[in-house]
Amino acid sequence: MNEPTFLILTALAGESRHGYAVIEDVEQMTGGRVRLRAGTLYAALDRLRGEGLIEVDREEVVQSRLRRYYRLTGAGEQSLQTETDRLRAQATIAEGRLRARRTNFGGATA
Amino acid sequence: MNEPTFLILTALAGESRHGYAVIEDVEQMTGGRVRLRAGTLYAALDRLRGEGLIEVDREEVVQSRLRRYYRLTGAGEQSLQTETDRLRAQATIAEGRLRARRTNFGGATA
DNA sequence: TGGTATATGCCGACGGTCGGTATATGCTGC
DNA sequence: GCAGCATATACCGACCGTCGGCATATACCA
Repeated sequence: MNEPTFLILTALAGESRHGYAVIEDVEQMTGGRVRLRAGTLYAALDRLRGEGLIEVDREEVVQSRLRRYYRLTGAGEQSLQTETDRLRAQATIAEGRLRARRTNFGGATA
Repeated sequence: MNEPTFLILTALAGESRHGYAVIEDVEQMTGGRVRLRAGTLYAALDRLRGEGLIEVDREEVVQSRLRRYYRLTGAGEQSLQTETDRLRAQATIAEGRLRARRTNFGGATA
């Protein structure tokens, strides 16, 4: 799973959100680092819907503008959990190796 | 940074490795989940070398076969550390939201 | 002799993201 | 009044990284 996809799923894990709200939540979540492109978002939303990881929660019209809210499905929740575990496991391995490196070579500026 | 790239960098963080050894290390590291394709690996190795994140450590000939060993550069090490921190941060956010979900809806089978 | 493992490398195909554009409305500043 | 920006959805071509297959070559085992 790619980063944008993971972030979209995470955004929807918090609560039902419409597309634009996902963009904003991801931006905030990543400290401004990731601002999803509209093309990326809506393509991913369609794909995720096709995969059954998310579904349409409801539609609202606010100030004459449509808002389509999406929510995580059970499969989506499980998928996000699996992915999260993987991320953590990989981070732990990488961190361990980086730490070992510094122990062996860090102090000596070899 | 995509997953294969991250895993390659992690493999080289442990010690200098030649291409095929990277494939094996990544496979072991991910519990057999990820077996890098040769195409993916060597393309990534070239790209990473171009970006200055890795460099050729040495070349050996073992049983008439060339082995080109790669190692992480300082920039590569830093890049891996940054990426690792990001992974961990994202995992933490996702985990928090998943936990909150279960607290709110998990017990009720709503 | 054929199959697998080691080892590097090229190539076309594909999927997901990027960047731009279209459409439409409301708000703010000049 | 109108330009510019934020909101909001959606399509499109371009691009990049990965996939999957193939080529090359040697060693080992059945």
